[in-house]
Amino acid sequence: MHRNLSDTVQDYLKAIYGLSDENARVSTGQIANALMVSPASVTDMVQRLAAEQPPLLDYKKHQGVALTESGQMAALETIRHHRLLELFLHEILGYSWDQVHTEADRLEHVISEEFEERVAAVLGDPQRGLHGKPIPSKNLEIPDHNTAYLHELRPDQKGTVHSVDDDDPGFLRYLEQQGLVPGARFSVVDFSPYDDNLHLQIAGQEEQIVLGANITSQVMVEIS
Amino acid sequence: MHRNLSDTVQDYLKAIYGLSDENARVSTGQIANALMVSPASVTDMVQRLAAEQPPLLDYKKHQGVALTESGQMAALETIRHHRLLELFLHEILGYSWDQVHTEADRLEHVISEEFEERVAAVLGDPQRGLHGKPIPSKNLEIPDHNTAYLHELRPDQKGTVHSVDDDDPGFLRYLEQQGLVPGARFSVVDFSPYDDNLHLQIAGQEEQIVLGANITSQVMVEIS
DNA sequence: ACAAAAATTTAGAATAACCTAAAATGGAAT
DNA sequence: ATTCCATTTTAGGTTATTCTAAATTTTTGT
Repeated sequence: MHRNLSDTVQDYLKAIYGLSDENARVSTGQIANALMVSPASVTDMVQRLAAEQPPLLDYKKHQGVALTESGQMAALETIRHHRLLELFLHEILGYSWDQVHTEADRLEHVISEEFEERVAAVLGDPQRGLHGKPIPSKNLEIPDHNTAYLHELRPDQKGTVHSVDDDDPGFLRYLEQQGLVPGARFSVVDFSPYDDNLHLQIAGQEEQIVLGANITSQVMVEIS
Repeated sequence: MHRNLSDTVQDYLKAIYGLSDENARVSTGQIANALMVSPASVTDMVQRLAAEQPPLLDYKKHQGVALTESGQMAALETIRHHRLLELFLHEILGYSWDQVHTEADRLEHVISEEFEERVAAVLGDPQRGLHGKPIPSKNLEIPDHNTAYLHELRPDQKGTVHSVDDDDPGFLRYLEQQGLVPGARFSVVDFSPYDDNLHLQIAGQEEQIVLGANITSQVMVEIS
């Protein structure tokens, strides 16, 4: 079942998982971009991962890759580690929500099952991470969550912030400052075409805020 | 000051530090043994570490190695991580004292300064590890401790257990069962020549215990 | 449909860490 | 003093991961 995958392999699988929105195949270029390595390195690696027994990836030349069942399980295991660790760093060690990602990115590869279980227990077996994303369960199932990107909403729709991407500290500090944190309730007040800005009224806040597409396309919401 | 040393390099430095009892030089064979790698690999590595700028080791062919100032600082940094982590795993996550070593051995290489400082703070800046060994301070100084090996003691001497080696879970469980844990007060009741057994009376325990040299040479005590 | 541009793959090479087998060295024992 | 043995070093090779540069394939724009 779980072979010993190197840190690097785990990073590839995690990146591919994150990139494959809606069961689409992921191109080597996208992966190279996400991992900041050359496209040639990616081609090399994905060929090796597709040749593993059992294969971790499904790969066909010039057509990108998709995770196999095994590959997805491995990715989810790493993601579970990552999200548990982020919560742990915040709750137990007092890290701020923009600091946790970098530390978790290194720790996720080295903690044991024992550590994972003890942390999960200390945190009360959480279903959601610090930034709202679902935490895969011990047997690697992801709780259902029907969400949309904030940028899909239009005036008069209301919703709750579900989750945000965790990897850019500056972006996270900005969101927090704007009050756009998981759980925040809001309604869409206005939409500006051409620049795709959304004007939001966040529950409990005086001022409306205006957000560009770069931001609204990185925030997941539950429509209500 | 602190370059990025690989996990492997950190392990070499830590091993050399542990082996260089009393400022003696350490042979490549001893290192190979401790790290479970071939002697040839060690020669290779120590030559590279001695060639670093500044050098981490002082090495002369066929005469073993000694840590330089830089090398020692790097070793102490890793040891500080290790001992803080062991305590942390026990105190916060409930690991038993024989379980902590293996986990700490992996984590010690990846935690940040931030993590180190937060853990130290949560633990109240401890001076001693779970197994009694001193924890190097933030600026890598080791508190004085004048200790002897238990096997040097003879009948009628009294002492307190100072510290024990942390790397063999079975050994640790045995010591705990015998009541031979850091802080335990005892007096030496008898000494058997030829087999070097020591008979101890541990404060607060009914029965005396008898320990062979394999054990008494791995336990550090303060004589009182 | 076809040339130009973009993306991807192949080829060849580097680095860190390890190995085995062979050669060299140094200390111990006659 | 010389041989022998244990230890150490050198030589040559492997694997994982990365790179650059060149070759190939796909996509796009007319």
